[in-house]
Parts: sequence; structure tokens; C-alpha cells
Amino acid sequence: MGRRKIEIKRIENKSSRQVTFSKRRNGLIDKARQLSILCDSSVAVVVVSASGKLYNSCSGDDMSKIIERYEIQHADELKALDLAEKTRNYLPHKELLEIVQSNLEETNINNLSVDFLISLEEQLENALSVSRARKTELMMESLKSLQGEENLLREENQVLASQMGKKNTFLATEDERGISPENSSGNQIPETLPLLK
Amino acid sequence: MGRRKIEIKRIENKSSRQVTFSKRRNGLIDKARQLSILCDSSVAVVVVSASGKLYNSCSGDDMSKIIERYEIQHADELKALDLAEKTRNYLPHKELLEIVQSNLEETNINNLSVDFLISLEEQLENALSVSRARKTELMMESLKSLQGEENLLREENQVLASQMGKKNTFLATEDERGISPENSSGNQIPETLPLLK
DNA sequence: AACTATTTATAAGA
DNA sequence: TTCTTATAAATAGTT
Repeated sequence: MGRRKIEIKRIENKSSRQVTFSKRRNGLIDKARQLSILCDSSVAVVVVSASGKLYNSCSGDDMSKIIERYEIQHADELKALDLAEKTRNYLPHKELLEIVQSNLEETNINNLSVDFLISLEEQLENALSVSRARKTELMMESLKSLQGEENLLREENQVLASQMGKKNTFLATEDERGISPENSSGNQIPETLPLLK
Repeated sequence: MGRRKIEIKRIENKSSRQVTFSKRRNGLIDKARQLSILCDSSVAVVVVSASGKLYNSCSGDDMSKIIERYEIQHADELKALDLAEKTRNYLPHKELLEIVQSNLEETNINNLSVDFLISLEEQLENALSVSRARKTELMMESLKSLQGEENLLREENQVLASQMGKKNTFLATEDERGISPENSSGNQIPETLPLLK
């Protein structure tokens, strides 16, 4: 819908790609808002530009609720973790949610057996735990990578310091600055994870 | 863009709301796809209908990656939800767990009211979410502290290197080892997150 | 599900 | 970036 028809393929010109990105991003987010209002629904949009900038919007509900809704429904896709085993004995989450939904809609809640509800609760918790574990895993990866970087720097320091020691014993000048590697407090990812509390 | 202009407000007629929902949902998802392709970006859309049905699409990257990108960038907003407030209306977790346990043990499960169980489930989920948010918070703190530590080390390296330069110009020996601070790849947490790939 | 009169989004240009 | 405008695309109401 412009002066001429365009093909849907990557726009090669950088600046017009940028302009189009900005226009269409706004358009998309406005469409999402309209859909949400017109049809009484919740819509979340997350856009990540090529350069990594994040844009997002949501309407009808909080982003966190919408995302959680998504994650619960798709929790089984996250079983790259060996949590797969943990879920093996449970219904697929989608089925779970369908059961809940159909029962809630039929307002026959009071006919549900208590045992059923208990098992349902258990399974919902399991779905949550899969999603949680995935997040933890990703963050732990980040921590490890940062830590690796740090260790490299520490080794460099040691090399530099020892080189200075060897070559300059006669020039013992500002060595009191307290910059020896040993002074840096260690920063281990605590195995005792307060992280995981 | 139809036979007549419409106001953006909830469509009261149920069936035309349903039709519009379907049309516009498809439109939105297609727009998202186009944006992603045209502008070389990643776009995620999640739609939850009034009746709770979930529709989603993503292009340019996996849904899980896009969501992680969002969540890590907004990790501090979890904190901003004010955990205290979130817990205010609920029983302490310990009490919750005691209630569950005592009830489970006494095998008088069948006497529990369904309403009670529903509320219990809600509270357990809340407890989980509080605990999850706390974990995220702690991990983010760890990331920040590791980063700080790293910057200190980097500065030390620079000081050491410049000291070596000044005192030993005459002893230019093993300076080819490639241990100058500039060789270390930067490791910023925030914007471009390798974390988030 | 199609159709089509209109509205809306937007590509190109300024 | 922002605005303008010709044109393409989406869609509201209809069949």
C-alpha cells in the first residue's frame, strides 16, 4: 500500500529498511492494539531489530501474563532439558489446559472430583517448573560465559605482574598500589546457589 | 478499510466479533511476518482470545529466544512489581505448605471444598511466581557483580601494562605475547546480549 | 467462504 | 525525522 507494490523480501537499502522498519513496527503495534480492543482479547508483540534493539507492546493484559500463557501451553517444547523425563508421566500441557478450560466454561466445576483437581494442580506446577528451569539454564549459561572471561583476565594479570617482578626488582616503586591479582575478591558462581532459593 | 469506518471499541455482536477476530488475527500475523522479512528482524506475536484460546507466530527467530530476549531485558520489572505487594493478600508460603501437607496426610481430602482447593492452587502458583522472580533478581545481581569485577580487572591490566611500558622501554622482550588489555573482547551484559542468542 | 466498496497503511518523494 | 500523497492492501458489511 504505497506508491508502488513491493516484494516481501529483505530491503537491501539500509536507510529505507530503517524507515520501513519504523513505520511498519508502529503499524503492527497499532493493529495489535485494535485487535485487542475490538475483539476483547489480549495481544502481545515483541520485535527485535537486526541491531538487537527491543520493541514490545501488549494490550488486554500484562505482558508477563500473556507470555506465561504461551509458555505454559508450549512447555513441552522446552524439554531439551532432561526434565523430559519428569513430564513423561503427565498429559501434554495443551490437553491439560483444554480440560481446565472446557470444565471452567461449562461451570460444572462443582462436579469435578477433588482427586482430579489435585492431579491437575500437580500437573500445572510441573508445567511451570519446566518453563522456570529453562530460564535458569539460560541465565546460568550467561554466568558461566562471564566467568570464563574473568578468568582469562585474571591470568593475564598474573603474567603481567610476574613479568614486572622479574624485570624490575631494582625499580621497586609503586608496588603498594594494591593491584596485585590476589587482591581481587574471587567471584565464584556460588555452588550453594542463593540464586536458586 | 471496509464498507464503512468503524470505531475502535469492543464489537458487541458476538458473531461479527468472532469474524473480525479471525480476519484481523490473520492480518496481524501476516504483517508480523512481512516486517520480519522486509527489515531483517525478529517478531513474535501472541494472541489470547476472550475465550482463552491461544494463537501465536514468530518469524526471524524462535519464539523462546524472542521471549527470553524480552524477559531478560525486563528482568528488573519483575522486581518492580513489588513482590511485597504481590504477596500481601496471600498466606505465607510456609503456612500454605503446611495446609497442603496436613490435608494430604489426613486423607480427608474428599472433605475439602472445591473452592478451597481452587484458592489453594492460585496461591501456590503465586508462591511459585514470587520465588521465581526472586531467583531472577538474584541472578541478575550476580551478572552485574561479575561484570563489575571484570571491569576492575580490565583497569588493572591497563595500569600494569602501562607501568611495564614506562619502566622497561629498554627491555622490550616478550611483548609479542598478545596480552595487551585491548585484546580482550569486551563483555557488556546489556544491549547486544550474546546471552540472548 | 467469497465478494467489493471503502478505509487504512504505507512506499516514495520532498 | 516528519509530512504528503498516490497507490496497494486490509477489511466491514454483504451475499
